[in-house]
Amino acid sequence: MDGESDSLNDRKLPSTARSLPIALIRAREKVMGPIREMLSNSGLTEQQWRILRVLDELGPLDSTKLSENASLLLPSQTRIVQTLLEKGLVTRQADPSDRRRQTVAITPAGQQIILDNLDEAQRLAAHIETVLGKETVDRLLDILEEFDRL
Amino acid sequence: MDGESDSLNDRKLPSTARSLPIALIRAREKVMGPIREMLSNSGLTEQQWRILRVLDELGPLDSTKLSENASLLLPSQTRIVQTLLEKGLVTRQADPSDRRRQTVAITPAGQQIILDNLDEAQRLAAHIETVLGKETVDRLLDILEEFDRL
DNA sequence: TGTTATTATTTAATATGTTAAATAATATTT
DNA sequence: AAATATTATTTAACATATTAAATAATAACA
Repeated sequence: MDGESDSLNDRKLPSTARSLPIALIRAREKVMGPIREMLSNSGLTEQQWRILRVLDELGPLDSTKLSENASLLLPSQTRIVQTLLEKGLVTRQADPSDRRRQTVAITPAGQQIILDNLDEAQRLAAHIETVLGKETVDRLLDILEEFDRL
Repeated sequence: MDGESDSLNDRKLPSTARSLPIALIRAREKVMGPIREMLSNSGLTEQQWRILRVLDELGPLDSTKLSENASLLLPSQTRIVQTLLEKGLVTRQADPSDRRRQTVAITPAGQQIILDNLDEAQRLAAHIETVLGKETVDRLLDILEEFDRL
């Protein structure tokens, strides 16, 4: 009857199909699916893999810098590092000059796991560039970097 | 001595700084931070908000379609819908024509919460477009949609 | 130097993510 | 129609995410 019957919907948010948070999550799922499958063969989770990769690339790091580079929150990282310690893939020791700091390093066994998955990981990255095009992927990474300005 | 001393690193993956999964996670964090802050005032998590938004936009849905649109896995969604039920923000009932299916719908109280956060959510979305530029955000959403082809 | 403030990390509590197994209803097959 | 297979959802178990509080070491300061 009156024009107010669905007034709750008059002012709308962007449709969920064009929602940035949801779109980012969906894309991430698409990328992670095959990576998780690969890692399950090594008994690793995605986050464990991320920690190993960062330590292999940057060398030993204290917990804070590790968490920044692996995009993990410290409470999560604490547990994940603990399981990596039990698996013998990383070491952890207090920094002698500031014993609050914990220095985490990858072990040779950890490096070996990276080696074991290197080919497949490269293949997966290449597949994405094949389907989407290298320019598109580069442009995407450039745009995502700009989010630091928010 | 020999050229093989660091041969473990000869074949490299893309640097973690240009890693698609990590870049997607970081961008998502940047977007979600202020949204989480907004939602905490309503006592909602990001996922609860997503379910309410999808139901408000698309109307009552069975669990599978809801999970597709909210990008949630069914086991997570089951729990989240349960808490939304307890809060009185959604209803759930078996589909009469196929009692395996559960139809979930938003309640007026749920719609009210969307209304309560509408202005702020729009403001946050606008802020992102101001900083990054509307064209950039649109291009990003276009690229992210292409991940469905993977 | 003893007290207080700050910093780095961990612990705790609750919510969600992920995979596999269980459940329950419908569809298929013989 | 009874047995079997398939489908939709939930339950279970473990891992991670998030926020707040606790811990422990260092820094700052009266």
